[in-house]
Amino acid sequence: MSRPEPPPRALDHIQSLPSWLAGRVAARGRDLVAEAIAAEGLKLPHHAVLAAVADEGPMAQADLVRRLGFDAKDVVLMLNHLERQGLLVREPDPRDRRKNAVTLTSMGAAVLERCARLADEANDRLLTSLGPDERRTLVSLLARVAED
Amino acid sequence: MSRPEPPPRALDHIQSLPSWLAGRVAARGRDLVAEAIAAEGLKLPHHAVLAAVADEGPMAQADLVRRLGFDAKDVVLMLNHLERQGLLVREPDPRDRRKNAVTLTSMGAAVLERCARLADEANDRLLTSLGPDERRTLVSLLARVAED
DNA sequence: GGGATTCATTGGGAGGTCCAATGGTTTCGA
DNA sequence: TCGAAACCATTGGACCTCCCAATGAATCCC
Repeated sequence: MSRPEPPPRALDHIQSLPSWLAGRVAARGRDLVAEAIAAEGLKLPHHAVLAAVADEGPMAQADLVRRLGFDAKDVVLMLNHLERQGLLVREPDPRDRRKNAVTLTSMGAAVLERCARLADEANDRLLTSLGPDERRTLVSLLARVAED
Repeated sequence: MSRPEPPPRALDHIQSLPSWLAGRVAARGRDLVAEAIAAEGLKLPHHAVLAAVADEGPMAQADLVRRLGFDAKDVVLMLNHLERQGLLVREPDPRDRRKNAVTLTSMGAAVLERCARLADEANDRLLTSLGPDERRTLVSLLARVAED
């Protein structure tokens, strides 16, 4: 007779939930991208800050806070770092002396471009086990779940 | 004439990467499940510990560490918490006095069952915008990416 | 003109993840 | 058989991320 073998199932069940799987994929993707752009001296949120500044020209730090949803304190620290690296500059805004006008330098633009490529390559590595159609499907489904 | 409007594209590009989208979905799923099982006084890793103990009977803490990939220190703290709540017990293993035999209590089994249901419901809320087929597709794709 | 709001900055706290060291115990080979 | 090596649970602490509160300067709006 076979034993009942009731079920080692509770943990398997948790680990097959969408929330758990998404967490695993996100952690792996995070690590891959972080490792890739570390070659340019950036961490993930720094990359996002650089991209936002590149897109929306000279902008105040409060605009960055709103656009990215980051904490104001952390934005200050990241800008300190990025400014020390020469990737952007903070200048007083003559129209509103409370604000700093944050602008990308040409060096910042170059680093951003290289980081974009590195991040793409890291995502390719993340999805190696999926074909092109499957990748598009995954991105589409994730986007719909994420946008709620 | 239309302006050139070169591109506010760098940030959009980052935020449409699979790694970014998975991060958003994972964060939302994490919050939903965490909020759900908080009703039972558990956090996410505590839930996993409870499930592992339920599955693999009386087990040593080192086995939990290996099975879950958690840090030994954190397992100690979680077990302290779970034992204080009466959800499991630590007893000396007579076969190896270095080990603690960790066993679920009936109260722990009951809490685990309720948490499993709560976690399922939270995942349903996470995926409200997807149909049944799409949910299966998403889980399948995530599982393949996660298992590498 | 003056109160409320916004801005950048600073300080600090909560939670999660990880590594190192300790004392007690077992294992296994010389 | 006995001693070195490995394993066990526990403790302490470092680091990072995310979040909130308070400050002083500047602006807005009534």
